[in-house]
Amino acid sequence: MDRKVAMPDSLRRFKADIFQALAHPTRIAIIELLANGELSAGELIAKLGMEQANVSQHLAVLRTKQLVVNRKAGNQVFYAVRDPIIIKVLALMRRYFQKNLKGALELLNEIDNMPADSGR
Amino acid sequence: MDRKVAMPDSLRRFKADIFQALAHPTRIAIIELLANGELSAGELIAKLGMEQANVSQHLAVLRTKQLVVNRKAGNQVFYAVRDPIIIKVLALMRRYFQKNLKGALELLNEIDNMPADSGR
DNA sequence: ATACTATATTCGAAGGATCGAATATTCAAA
DNA sequence: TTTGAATATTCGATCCTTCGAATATAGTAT
Repeated sequence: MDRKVAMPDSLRRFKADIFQALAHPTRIAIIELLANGELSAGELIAKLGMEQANVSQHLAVLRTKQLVVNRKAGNQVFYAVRDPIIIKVLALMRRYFQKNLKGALELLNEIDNMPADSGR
Repeated sequence: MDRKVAMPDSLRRFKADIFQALAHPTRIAIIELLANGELSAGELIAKLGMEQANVSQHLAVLRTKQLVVNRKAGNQVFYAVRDPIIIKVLALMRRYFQKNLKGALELLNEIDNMPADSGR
């Protein structure tokens, strides 16, 4: 009785770390952009339409957590998703979103516009 | 050229939010404990061996992001995972961990013991 | 009503994440 | 070897998260 949970904490910390790496809209966008093959940092920056430094920082996070690998080619650095399982995870999340679309949208609105009552 | 990424940002924010909810070892432990069916908050607290308030706070996060549902029964509150897809996501993560065990352990060690220079 | 058990919420401190600005590095081309 | 392009890193401000302690709420039993 009171048998503690089985998996060692280090493993859970590992998983949490991966989720943490995915827990930002920009980093999700990066992974999704890389789902069809590698892209250079510059291409990512262009497609995301964000600050160079900021994208580079997010790439650093993904690199550190080893979700992406990079390959230097002359002036440029090409990024790719390291393991397709991560893409499968995102695909599952897409299904989750579709299934729970209704509640999800409500959730988004609550989070987004926090004014008491605007339109509608 | 320079065609921005397709998915609206709100969807990516939604996904990021879910990952954020999973981005903590305790919350992963909770979901894994709930994988086989509902448990009361008290049972979760006992199995986790953590502060009552802390577990309750983590449950609040999971509730807010709608990853779990709860059912009141007299004195107690029973929690359950709302959509089995989330359990599948964790299962995929388990596979990911097994596949990348080697690098994962190194990563854990690096993060854990950050001594300036022991071996080498 | 009072007391007890189960759970949730609030608070404040400490640490972690994110951003743009500025700067550094690296490679290639002139 | 200077210049320029592509990418990375550092810095500091601001915000978000997490924790335990304390407190609140809700249900049950006396």
